[in-house]
Amino acid sequence: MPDSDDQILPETGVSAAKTGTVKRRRKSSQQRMHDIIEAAADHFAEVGFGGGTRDIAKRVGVTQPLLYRYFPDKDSLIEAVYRSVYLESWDAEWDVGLQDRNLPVRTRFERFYHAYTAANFTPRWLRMSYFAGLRDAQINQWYNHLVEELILKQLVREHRIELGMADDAYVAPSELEPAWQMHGGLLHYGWRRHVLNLPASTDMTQVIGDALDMYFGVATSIYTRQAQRDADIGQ
Amino acid sequence: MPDSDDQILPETGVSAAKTGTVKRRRKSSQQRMHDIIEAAADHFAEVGFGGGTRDIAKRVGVTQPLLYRYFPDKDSLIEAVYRSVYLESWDAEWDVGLQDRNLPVRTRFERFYHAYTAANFTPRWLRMSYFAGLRDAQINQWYNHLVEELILKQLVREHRIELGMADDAYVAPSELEPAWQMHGGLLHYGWRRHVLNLPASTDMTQVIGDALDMYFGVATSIYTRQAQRDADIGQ
DNA sequence: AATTTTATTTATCACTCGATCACTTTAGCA
DNA sequence: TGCTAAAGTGATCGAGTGATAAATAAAATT
Repeated sequence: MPDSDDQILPETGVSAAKTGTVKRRRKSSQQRMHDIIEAAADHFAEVGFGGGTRDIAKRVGVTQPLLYRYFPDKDSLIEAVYRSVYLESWDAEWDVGLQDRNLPVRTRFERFYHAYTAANFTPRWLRMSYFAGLRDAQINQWYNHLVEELILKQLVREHRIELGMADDAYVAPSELEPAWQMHGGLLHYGWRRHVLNLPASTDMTQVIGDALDMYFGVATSIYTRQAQRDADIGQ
Repeated sequence: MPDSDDQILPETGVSAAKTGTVKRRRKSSQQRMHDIIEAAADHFAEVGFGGGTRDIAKRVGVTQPLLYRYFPDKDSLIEAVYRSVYLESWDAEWDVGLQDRNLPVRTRFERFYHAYTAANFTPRWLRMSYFAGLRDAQINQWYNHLVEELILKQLVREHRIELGMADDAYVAPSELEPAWQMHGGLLHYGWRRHVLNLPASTDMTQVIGDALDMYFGVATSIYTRQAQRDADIGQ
């Protein structure tokens, strides 16, 4: 028996209930595909990847078998959701800003983290990320690699340059770890705020400011410590 | 049809396959209960709370309906798992160590975090925590409150005292946030290491040391900043 | 206007899930 | 030893799952 009480509402055109006959509007394949991925992302972010395909279809306003015209199976849909969410999560302009040596490193990264958290610290993105990490470490490993390359190593390199140290592309793990400590601390703020729904007791400007203060407070000695180690080995 | 190919092996006593008849050893209600919770914790930590009761029963070596003699439904089992995991995760002795003013605050918290991470930074505990937070924010909110009261506020209070500042029991949100930043950074290390399975590039001693350095580097100015705000309001 | 194409639905299948009940087997006690 | 309470099993139910195939309806093409 079809869901009788809970009528599916296809996005009817303006001339919908004129005659009582429900006119079904079709969407282009591209548009529908996009809608499905979007609905799936929302749903998976809420309940995890165990969420049902029927619920997703209901969000879109179509029947469940239609999903299988766009994706061969559920795993493919999940993969498409991954791709969509992660592609949207990185703004190419951020790269530029991080390398703008007209501004102090501190200012650059303060601005960057404002933009980064404003864009990504949402229940949807955060929950999805954690669900994804728990379900399949690989996808999240890949994203962590991206963070490491695009943000954290940049931070170390640009900061070293600003301090007048030798411009070395290589960033040692022991130098990366404090950067991760800062980044991870911010992420955990997102977890508390948007996953655990704890109230915001401090505004984002101060949270980011403190996190950067904590990093820059130790960074210099970290670099020199590592440089000393390198020198010891070199000798 | 009962699982024919995949025979369930009840933990047979020593006199097991003597006659060919499988002798089933019984366990005390308490012991069995404990085994079930343990198996459930392992299983839920691996696949999430959507994990099947049949898989849990298989881990224990019993049939699935037996679980329902010990728990009225799956939610009750999950609750028991919560309780078990979280009770095991806090060692009462840690409280004592944190308040031992014979040692510098820095030393106390360094030792504490070594013990804390050694006990809790396991795939099981970490995965369970994140699964729990995503499934039901409440339980994790409660645990976060515990962390805040038992660890982070202690850190601020004891540090302020060591610095010779006024002994005030109240810890402002803006003072707590940097402590969370440190704690969250460590937690995210656990996430990367034991959930994402990224290799350990740095040893725990240095990770904890750096995290504490980062905190203590800014802590003093945070306290005075807050004290100044309080004074401004008081006037 | 007729025809082809394709987005969409209806109906359904095989399977897994949590949960229940009647039955069997073991352990402890009289 | 025999009886009883309780531990444990086997069979099964109803609801939900991902997935498939055939039928239908709207758009595109001719």
